[in-house]
Amino acid sequence: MPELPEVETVKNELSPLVLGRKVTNVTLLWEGIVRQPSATDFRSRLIGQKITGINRRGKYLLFSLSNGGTLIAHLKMSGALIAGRGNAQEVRFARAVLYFDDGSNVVFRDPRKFGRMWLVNDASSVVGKLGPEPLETDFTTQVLAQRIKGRKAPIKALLCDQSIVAGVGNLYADEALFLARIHPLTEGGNFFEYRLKHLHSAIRRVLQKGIKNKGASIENYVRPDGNPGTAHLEFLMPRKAGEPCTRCGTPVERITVRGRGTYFCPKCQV
DNA sequence: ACCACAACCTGGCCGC
DNA sequence: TGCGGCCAGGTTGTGG
Repeated sequence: MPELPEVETVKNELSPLVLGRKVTNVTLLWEGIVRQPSATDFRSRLIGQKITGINRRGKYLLFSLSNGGTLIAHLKMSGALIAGRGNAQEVRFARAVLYFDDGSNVVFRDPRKFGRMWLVNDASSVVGKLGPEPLETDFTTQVLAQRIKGRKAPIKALLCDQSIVAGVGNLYADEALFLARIHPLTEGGNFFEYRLKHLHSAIRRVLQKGIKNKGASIENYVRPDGNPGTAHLEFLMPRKAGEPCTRCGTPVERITVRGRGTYFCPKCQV
């Protein structure tokens, strides 16, 4: 399921293919993928626009358009953007296709229909409430401390809260907590400073490692060229109860935090 | 303000 | 082999 490293990889690998390209046609095979505006307006306003920039904010992809607007895409759990040529509509689970002036296209593939797109004049109407970017230099231990201060929810839930820090999801939250040796149910606002420092650096390290490995390919995530990433092969925390902890060998446990499968080592994480 | 949980979806896995 | 039930999780909306 695409989190920050996966979306960053999509951005990086899509950039050279679509930057400067003009949209010549848009096919919506499932109109529900368009969140805003109407499907009809989405098509008519997007066709003819040139892609002038690609950015990522949290787990959102933002395509700047020549008219000043922004095309925003969120892959949610099972989405992928796949670049190609020719019979794009035959791609299994294709929900939308963007055609470009050089004969190429990008398919929004999404088996579970959770993914969404927006076409807006002001991107902040969609991404405005996101917390800081964890890999930017302004995301400091102090910023993290300030944002979780006084919070009673389990730290795992807070890490997955996009308004506290943008881009961390279920998998990388588990990885970061394991690296920082913090139990996922630890009360969020109840940290000693040195533990917060560990957590802060762990968040950045697991995300950077994820990007280096071009994302984790579990569920349906693939890169724009159709190939998987390799980050899941280097996950420190096995995503199966009873598997040995990669650090101490103790069988890892699975609990549910906020309805999400959460894996941790009962010996390493306290 | 904060917290918790259901709903949205459907392919794939598990057990019978 | 086939079938039914259930699991996966990012975000939104609702209710406490």
